Amino acid sequence: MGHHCCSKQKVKRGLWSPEEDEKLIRHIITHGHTCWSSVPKLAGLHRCGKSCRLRWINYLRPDLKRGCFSEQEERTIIDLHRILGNRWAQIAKHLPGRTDNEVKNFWNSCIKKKLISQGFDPNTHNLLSRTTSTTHHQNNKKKANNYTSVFTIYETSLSSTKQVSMDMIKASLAALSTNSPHTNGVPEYQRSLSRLYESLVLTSTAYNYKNHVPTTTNIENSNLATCIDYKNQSTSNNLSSSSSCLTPTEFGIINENCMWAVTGFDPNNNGHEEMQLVHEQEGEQVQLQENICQEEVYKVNDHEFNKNGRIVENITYDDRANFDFEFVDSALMMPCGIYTNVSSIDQLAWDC
DNA sequence: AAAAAGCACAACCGCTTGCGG
DNA sequence: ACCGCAAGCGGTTGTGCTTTT
Repeated sequence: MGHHCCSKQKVKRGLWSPEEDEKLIRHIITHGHTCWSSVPKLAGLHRCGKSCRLRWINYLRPDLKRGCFSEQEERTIIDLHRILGNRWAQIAKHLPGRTDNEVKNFWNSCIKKKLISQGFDPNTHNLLSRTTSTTHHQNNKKKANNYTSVFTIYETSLSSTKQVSMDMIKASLAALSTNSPHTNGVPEYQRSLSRLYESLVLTSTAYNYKNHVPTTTNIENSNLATCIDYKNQSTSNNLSSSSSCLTPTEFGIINENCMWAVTGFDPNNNGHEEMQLVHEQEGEQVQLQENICQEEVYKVNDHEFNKNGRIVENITYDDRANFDFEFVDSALMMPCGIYTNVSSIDQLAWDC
């Protein structure tokens, strides 16, 4: 059975001969390919247009690199696959001279097996045991906290870096929201978040969903707006603006050692108000975020709580909450659990 | 040496998307 | 709004080479 586009024609299938390649190359170089369906006839080939197009794109194009993938390319593919999934064409766009087919084959024949052999789920990029625990948790059971993600954050006041776990960030936000004093009418936790936000500006890139498409944005230059609706408080609108009155060197609220002292947060106290991040009621982004929320079980300094617990009962995310910690977490963390060098991802130009 | 298994990669298939009529 | 066509895309299959038994 031939393609639908050429079902009435008698076309050759299977591997291309050097003669056929030669004919196609000569034709494309001379005439271009404004319409692939007309190429076979004009080039004197007994192939369908679709087959010609594929042969050209995947094999004959002069700008193809071919040969083995470099270590850097492999790294890039893993990085991108972690973010994009099986969108081979999108991934290939970031690898000059490589085709989607080539990337796909390389993934299926090499990388996939390598990840599996190292104990990682090639689909989720998580440790296989972590996947299991997540699935487990999705069945309303407690998530094992054997693995966490770690951000390296530059603390400007000390001119040094520090490691901050994803769980710490979440826990701190939750803690701050429950006990947040106000300064000049602005909840302190928002200020803290702003400081965290500014710290991340100094070190890397944030990932910004726009129209449900991940967009790489340097926070510094973005109009990143995060809206956290502190229950019974007026809705905050823009972290950028709220942070503008802050000294950018005040970061330090996310500090594992002093967190409880700073926030006064007691995870066993059930008298706190809930943090609620408002969100738009439609779109897959919301669905994604909700899925993420379903996973959350925080464990900090041996204190454990989750969104269904007494402390934090309802965490969702504003669709304007473009600073998506989960996405940053997802984007930055390599299968080995160590954060990748963000610079490679900085280069990405997402196609929206 | 020969058959079987494994592997890489080229090519195909079918679905989706975009666009013009 | 609908239809048909071309192109794009991702999953799957086919083919030929290499390695193993």
